[in-house]
Amino acid sequence: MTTTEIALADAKPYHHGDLRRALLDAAETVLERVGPGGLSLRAVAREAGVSPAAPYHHFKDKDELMLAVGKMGFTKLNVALAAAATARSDLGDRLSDIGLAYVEFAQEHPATYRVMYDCARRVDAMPESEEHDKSGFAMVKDAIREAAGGGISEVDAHLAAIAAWCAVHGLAEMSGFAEFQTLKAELGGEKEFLRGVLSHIMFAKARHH
Amino acid sequence: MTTTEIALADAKPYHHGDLRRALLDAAETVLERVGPGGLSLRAVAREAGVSPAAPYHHFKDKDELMLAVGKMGFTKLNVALAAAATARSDLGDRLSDIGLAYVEFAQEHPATYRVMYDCARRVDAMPESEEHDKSGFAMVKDAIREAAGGGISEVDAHLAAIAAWCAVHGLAEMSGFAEFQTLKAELGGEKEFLRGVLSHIMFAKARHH
DNA sequence: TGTACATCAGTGAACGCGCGTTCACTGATGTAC
DNA sequence: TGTACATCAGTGAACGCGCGTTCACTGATGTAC
Repeated sequence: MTTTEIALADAKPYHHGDLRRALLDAAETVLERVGPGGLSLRAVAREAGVSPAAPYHHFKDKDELMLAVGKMGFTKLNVALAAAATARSDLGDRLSDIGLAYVEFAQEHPATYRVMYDCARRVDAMPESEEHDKSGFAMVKDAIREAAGGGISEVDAHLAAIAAWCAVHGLAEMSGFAEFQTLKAELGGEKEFLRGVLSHIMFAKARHH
Repeated sequence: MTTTEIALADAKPYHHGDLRRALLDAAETVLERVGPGGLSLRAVAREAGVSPAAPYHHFKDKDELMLAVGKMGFTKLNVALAAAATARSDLGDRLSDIGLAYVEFAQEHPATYRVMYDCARRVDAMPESEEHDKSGFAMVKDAIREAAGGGISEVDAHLAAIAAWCAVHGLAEMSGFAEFQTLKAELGGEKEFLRGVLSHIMFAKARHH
């Protein structure tokens, strides 16, 4: 048995291996359990099975951990969006799929989603966020330009993309509201409801040329 | 000098008079100072110039205070929307004005706005919120139906109103993002930017019949 | 291949803090007679 | 109009708690020779 094998067999080696990653995962778990705002560094360490001082070897302070959680969230979101964007070739379908994937991501990780936007609000502290953000945002903007077939100004394409982004963000945050329950039942389910609202969001114009 | 006059003249009478109201006002002040999530009952009492135990004569616990703050916020928002809705008679203008008033309210009270939606998310705890909500929401829905001139189904009108609501909510939360700074400058100001995005939100279709 | 040692990544005890809430209290108010 | 007293709306001290962060420490790792 090599020391590595011992380390793997042992329930708790002294050194963790990849605590930084483990802490981020733990943070997401705790976050979804206690909600945004309820997250504490100590709870994250506890969840990761580590002493309360351990995280300080990987993050300057709690704030830096939160920022990292937000950044990781945006990365994951972008992966999900990119996957949705390549599934169907029709332009309208593509936009609708992106919107749906966006909302579903937010529904599956509601607390993380809130933290992501709390981070995004303090942009100066999230230098790389633009990079991730843009790939999703630019996707929509390009599609809008494509749909308009050159008949739209740069500013208007930008504004339309922002409007669409805002609408999808709003839907992501409000889709759980109890007021929509009866309408959802009427339409036959959550997904049908989401597609229905998405079809009224501006970029849906692209679908009907 | 009557006792009332003495009470008014005295810097700090033993009884406050309308502490409940004062606590709600104080909560809003503190909220905007420390951000949502940072608000404590003790800070509210401090702001109101009262002992930490005093609020318990008016609210069961911190949660009940927060709920009351959220409810008050929705009431104020609705007053602002109603005012905006009566300023101009043209349908498109009216919808645009409502949207602008909504966003400006959120910009002026960002922390309160977050708390409002945190409350709204737990509808069961906010029985009357619907009442307030609807008046604003119904305003938009009616206008959409009016704009379509009967050529829209009840479900579609509902979905379109939800889409518009989501978009305005999203704009309210994201309008402060640094990414939009250059576009704002390009368009000549904050208000022009907001009107620009609003013009791409679905209900703007109503404007161009 | 073996050993000395610097560096790294953990531990766990301790700190001071502000929090929500409770408690016995007290001063002011208003009502019954 | 005056007085006794129940009720109301405050006080301030105290509680136990979990938090973020620091500290001196120690066990494990990896590198130079």
